[in-house]
Amino acid sequence: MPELPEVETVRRGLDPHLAGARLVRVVARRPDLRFPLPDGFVQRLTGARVGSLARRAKYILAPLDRGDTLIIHLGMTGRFTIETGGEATAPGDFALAAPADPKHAHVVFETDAGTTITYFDARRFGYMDLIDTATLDAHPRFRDMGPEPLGPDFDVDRLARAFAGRRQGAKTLLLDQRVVAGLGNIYVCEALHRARVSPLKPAAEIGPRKRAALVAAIRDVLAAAIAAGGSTLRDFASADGVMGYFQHDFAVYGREGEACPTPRCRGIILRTVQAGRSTFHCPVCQT
DNA sequence: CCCACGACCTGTGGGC
DNA sequence: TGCCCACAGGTCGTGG
Repeated sequence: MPELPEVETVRRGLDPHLAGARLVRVVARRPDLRFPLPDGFVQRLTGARVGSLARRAKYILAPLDRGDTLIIHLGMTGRFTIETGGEATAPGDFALAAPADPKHAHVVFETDAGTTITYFDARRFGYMDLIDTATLDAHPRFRDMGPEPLGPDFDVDRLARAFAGRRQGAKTLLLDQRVVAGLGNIYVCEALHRARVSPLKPAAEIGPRKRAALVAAIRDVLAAAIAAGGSTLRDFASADGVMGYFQHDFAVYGREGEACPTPRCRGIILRTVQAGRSTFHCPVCQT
């Protein structure tokens, strides 16, 4: 689920419960997620006060008052629940689309406000680490990372340099976090469609107008998704209170065989596979 | 350096 | 209904 907009939504949901709070109890119910939890994970967190949560690409950053920052990557299936004594809620409303299975509750944080925040991750592609805050940007995980797509450093010049001389298809290159940090499979398909750029087109062959359109489309698609609650799957409670979800409306993602939504375009959305992942695009208006 | 592919892990949905 | 296979939103390491 989580690409940049979903991670941002989760960050916003967690921040009111963690920023300024002290962690009074931390439980790691297993020694590893995708990677082993760092040495002394529980001890280094217990008793620490958390600062304002930030985000870099698809990572949530929780700075501690001890010089470390807790970094959290949600992988494919990472999610949180928040219990404040009453009902359990979930930041990023996609997170409770299906009930969280207690057997995948891997890390639990309790704050001095009496709030319990639990990390669930069925596939365990997510991970957490503790990194020295002062040298965070130089850490191997972040050192080579490209600009934030919604920040000032991501612009047409930057994209032109990243695309220069590259034979790789536009889509797989945009998924490279060194080019731009935070795009994932869904929103890259959506941005390419909005910019009318073929995902298969070798990056070096994309002209300046299309590059400019791509920069704008990437920003628009991500900003719109954040505004919509970051949701690919969104909870709602129907009149009888039963939780359910609906699929967010994408222009091309998941729409193989459907009519292209571009006005006056007669194309049919095609599914292909690039670098082992599904690509959806319109072969008529995306060139 | 560039690029593609398999691996990691579990759940789910579609087809038969 | 039940079973099996294909596929899933993300990286990471390897090897051509």
